[in-house]
This record gives sequence, C-alpha cells and structure tokens, in this order.
Amino acid sequence: MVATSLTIDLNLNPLSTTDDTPVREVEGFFDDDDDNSFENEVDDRMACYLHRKNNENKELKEMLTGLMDSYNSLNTHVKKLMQDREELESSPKKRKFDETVQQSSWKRPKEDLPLSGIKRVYVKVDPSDKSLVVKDGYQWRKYGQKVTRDNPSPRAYYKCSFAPICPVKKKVQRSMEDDGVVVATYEGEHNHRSTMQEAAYALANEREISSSERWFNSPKLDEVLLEQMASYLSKDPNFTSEVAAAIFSKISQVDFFKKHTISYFLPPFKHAEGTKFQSLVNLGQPLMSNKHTIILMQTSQNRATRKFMDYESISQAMDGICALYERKLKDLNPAMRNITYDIQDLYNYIDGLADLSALVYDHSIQAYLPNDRQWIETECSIT
DNA sequence: CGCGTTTGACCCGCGC
DNA sequence: GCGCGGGTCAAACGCG
Repeated sequence: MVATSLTIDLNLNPLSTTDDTPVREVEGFFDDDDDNSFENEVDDRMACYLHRKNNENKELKEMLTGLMDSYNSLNTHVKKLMQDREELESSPKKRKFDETVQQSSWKRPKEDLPLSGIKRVYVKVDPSDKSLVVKDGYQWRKYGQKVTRDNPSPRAYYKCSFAPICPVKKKVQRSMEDDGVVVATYEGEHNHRSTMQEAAYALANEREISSSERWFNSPKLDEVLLEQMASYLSKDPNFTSEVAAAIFSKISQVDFFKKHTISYFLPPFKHAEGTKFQSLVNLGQPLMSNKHTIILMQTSQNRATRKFMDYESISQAMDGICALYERKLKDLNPAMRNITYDIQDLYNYIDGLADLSALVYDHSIQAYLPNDRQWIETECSIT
C-alpha cells in the first residue's frame, strides 16, 4: 500500500527535498542490483519524508478536531443563550399561548426537535432584507406564505425542489426578538445530496483521478465550491458544522501519503465576501508556513497544452517542474537506464516552454503574486 | 414559454 | 358545531 501510493501518487520527487546538488538522477532509472547504497539512501530519505508527511497529517487532524470542538461548544452556547432569551421574554399571558401551540411542530421545544426529526436553525441576515431566503445548500420551492398570529413577520413555506421524492419541508420566519435573525425550521431528512455536496464530491473525485494536473478549461469547481462555502458559512452557522464534518471526514479518508491533503480542501484562495470562510481557512495557516504555489505552463504554441499544477510550497513546485522535465527526458530516451542532467539542461527546458509562470501565495496580503520563468530558474537552482 | 413566486381559497385539527 | 389558526393547494402572476 505504501509502496503503491508512493509510486503512483507522489509527484513530489522526494529525492530532491534534501538534495542540494544540481545534478539529478531520474527516478526509477537506476538498476535494482547495482547500487544498494544509493537505494538505502533513497529509502532513508523516503522514510524521513513520509514521517514528515505523517506528522503533518496528524497536525491537520488535530486542527480539524479542534475546529469541530470549538464549533460544537460555540453552538451549544448560542443555543443556550437563545433558549434563555426565549424563556425570559415570554410573559405569563404569552406562555399560555405557547403551551397551546407547542403541540404543533413549529413551536415544539428545541429539546424535542431532534427526536421528531425537526431541526431549527437561526440565521443572521440583513434586517433590511425581507426575502426570507435561507441558503443552506439545497434547492427549495416556495408553496405558501402566511401571516401568523404571534409574529408580524410572515412565515414562508418551502418544499425541497426534489419533492415528492424528497419529503423535506422548511418554514422560514423572521425572529420576533431580533429583526436581523430568521428562524428556519426543517422537517425530515434529505434523501439526496445538496448542491454543495455535489460540488465537493465532484471536486474530490476530480482531484483523486487527475492527481496534480488539471486543464485550464476544466469546470471551475474550486470557485463554485469556494463561493458556495463562503456564502453558506457566512449565513448559516449549522452549515459550518456540516462543512467542517465533511472536510474532516474527507481528510480522514485521504491516504496521508498522497500529497493533496488540506491544501486541496482549504486552499488559501482569497474570497471577497466569504469573511467567515476566510477565517476558517486562516486556521490552517500554521500548516501553511509554506507558500502555496501554482505553476502555469504551456509546453507548445498550441493553447491546448496549457495546464496548471499546484503545490504546497515553492520548493515542491520546483520539484514538480524538475519531475516534468525528468519525465520528458525519460520519454525521449526510453532505452536509457540512467540519465543525468545538469542545471543548464533544466534552464534550457524551461526556456523552451512556450510559457511558464508561478503564482506564489503571500500570507501577508492574502493574495497570489506572479513570478516569471527567470524567477523559477533561480528558485530551481536554490532548491 | 417555462418556471418559480404570490396569494386567496380551502382543509384540517383543536379548543370552547 | 363553530371559530380560530396553521398548513396546503392551485390559479394567477411575473420574470428571464
């Protein structure tokens, strides 16, 4: 399993992580029998590299567990506050009314909600926005609106757009206590994925299948996903837990030997609106002391040869470029068992590309800064 | 023209 | 049985 993962999934060229010499040995080209000391050295480096990745993965898991704990405690606290507030504000006269209507699903006490498959969600909204729309990742069809006796604000009734296949309904009404809060009550469980989950699954599948390379003209799932996450996270506190849970569950499934771990699920992309999402992303920063780097490459004049790769650090990006060059060498010289090259050969390869640039994430300004091929060549010589 | 929203009519359960 | 109130239906409406 380990060996398989290394062979198939690692594009990092671990050999180079501690290699200061400009002369490189192309991976897989040395003979199995003729250089055991070199192999041992490689094994050591592999083990060291894997150990580092393992530790990194542990840190990621700890971070996400911490995130979940923080969220859960905060959620509990908020629920308690809301409950206290409701109890405080209900007068003896009103209490009689509440006791009556509690028999309906709408006024059922929160403690009973989980038991009856009813979930209530408080969502912060713009007080001037009267639309009663709560974005939660699912598509809804409004089928009614009523003014209720206890609340001057109308109550909107929605069915899941997959009805009658999906039985879920929701009611949305502005909170009586706070004009800036709407209360969404959900009945039933969806028997399908949300649009958010669809995007996440598609993204995860795409990543697992295509590894590190993607075409420019592929669907912009990242952007869709990020926009949706940002939107939902900024409006629906419950969705935060779902996203966090989804991320945690996905991370747990990812083989830690694969290089695409947290950077794939929490890429440090800047988002103009998603402040809450941004804060979630920032939680990953201690693990992102490396600068996330995107390599943009066009190997020939044909625009179809455009592609991009992303890496967790500049050095890994440089390794990625070297690995591409080494693959090209291997393709050009299939009969040769050993191929060596020096840094000038690599420069020639870089210069021969139709286009090459690197976008390096700068944490201080939370944006990517472009770098030309001259800069890449310099970095290659350092790495 | 299709699809989602609006809105008045209707249904139903509950309390009196 | 009647009235009340929440929930649902479906025709009308409006928008892209």
